[in-house]
Amino acid sequence: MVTPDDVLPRYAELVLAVVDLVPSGQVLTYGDVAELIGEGGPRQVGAVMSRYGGSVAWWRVLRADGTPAPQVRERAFAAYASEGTPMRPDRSRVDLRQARWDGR
DNA sequence: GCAATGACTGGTA
DNA sequence: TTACCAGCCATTG
Repeated sequence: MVTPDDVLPRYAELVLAVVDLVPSGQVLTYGDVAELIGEGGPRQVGAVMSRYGGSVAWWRVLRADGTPAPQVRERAFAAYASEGTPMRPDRSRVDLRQARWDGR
């Protein structure tokens, strides 16, 4: 019998499920995702996004300071522009006070 | 089973 | 403001 764990680690399933719920134009920090799941931490979420993020809206998950991972910065900003994600005045990072998803 | 790894975070300087 | 640091914990080798 093949369980999901044979293709996706248990924690990865939880992370992807949460990211899939984030609305367009809104975002969550790695720490927020971990908190909604109720286990693990920011680094675990980041590890999952690195390996399996390709199948979800990875750009809606960013660091606590409102900047995306350097590795995908360009593509992330392109996505924010097209989704109309609230940015800070200098437009160098997302305005978490407005764009942060409250989970509802 | 143990040690290393990492798309992170909050505190301190 | 930027820079560095210890803590964090599932996954991987």
